[in-house]
Amino acid sequence: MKLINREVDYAARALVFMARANKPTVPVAQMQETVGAAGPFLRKIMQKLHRAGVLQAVKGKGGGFALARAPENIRLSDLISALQGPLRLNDCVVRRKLCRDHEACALRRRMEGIEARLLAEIATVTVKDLI
Amino acid sequence: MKLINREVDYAARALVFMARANKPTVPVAQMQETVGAAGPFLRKIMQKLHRAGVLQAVKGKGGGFALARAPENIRLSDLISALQGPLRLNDCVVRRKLCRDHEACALRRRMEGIEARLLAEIATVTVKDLI
DNA sequence: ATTGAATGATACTTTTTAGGTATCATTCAA
DNA sequence: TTGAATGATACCTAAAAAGTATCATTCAAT
Repeated sequence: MKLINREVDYAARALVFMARANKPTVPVAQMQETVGAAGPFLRKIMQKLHRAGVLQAVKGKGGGFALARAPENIRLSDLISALQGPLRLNDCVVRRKLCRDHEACALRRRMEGIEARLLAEIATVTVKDLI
Repeated sequence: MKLINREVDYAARALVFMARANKPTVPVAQMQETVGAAGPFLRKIMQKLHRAGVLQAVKGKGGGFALARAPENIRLSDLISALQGPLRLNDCVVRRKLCRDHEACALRRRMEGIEARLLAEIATVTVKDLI
């Protein structure tokens, strides 16, 4: 698992675009060029963020997406968890129920602390910071 | 790119096994069962670590691999860079020469700082810590 | 009502990467 | 000379990421 995959990258740009647009809603068709993603793909990303509560959505003519909260309250970690699921630095075999020995667990324990601190750092980056 | 993929996981266990074995060299055939990786795959991993200078190798009968340095001087970051190449938290489109806008760069800059601190943390974990 | 612009949901395909195998060459101790 | 070991490398397979396609639903404007 990559920490920041392309979906998150596109999402970050799209949200920055929306924050700047200063309009009640922005349709995907208006952001796709700036974001650099194909329309259908970007739509799928926006839909996931809507389900995760990061965006509001308005259907029908004149509709589009809007930030559900102020830019400073949307964190990079929100995007990552919505689009990539939980962070796992060590895709250790433990989690696959295959690992029986102790070494891997020692590694996992070390990684868990590192992972927690990384997550905390990522939670300090907001959409506002990227504008 | 995962931070710790299976190669690194296997490598960590193999090196711990070697550190414990307390023998001049350990052939792959003797570690594969404990490590839990198939022989040829594990050999390939060991060969990469040898090329990276993490291991010594002795060919021929009675040969095998040995740690090139003391366990406390082999860092998790050594394994990661030998087996996965440079760390990239943000596989940003910038690096693919596709990104032209500023938002992604803001994201990249933020990530670079986080990345550096993560790397520093990973460099504090050594094989000795995992024994 | 009808139309067209928008999202909702979801199935499908393609591309890339990770994971793993196979094979032959080389070295070296017994 | 043999067999146990690594060196190098080509190849294959499986899984995940990235992207496309399609149809349903909603809603403002006419």
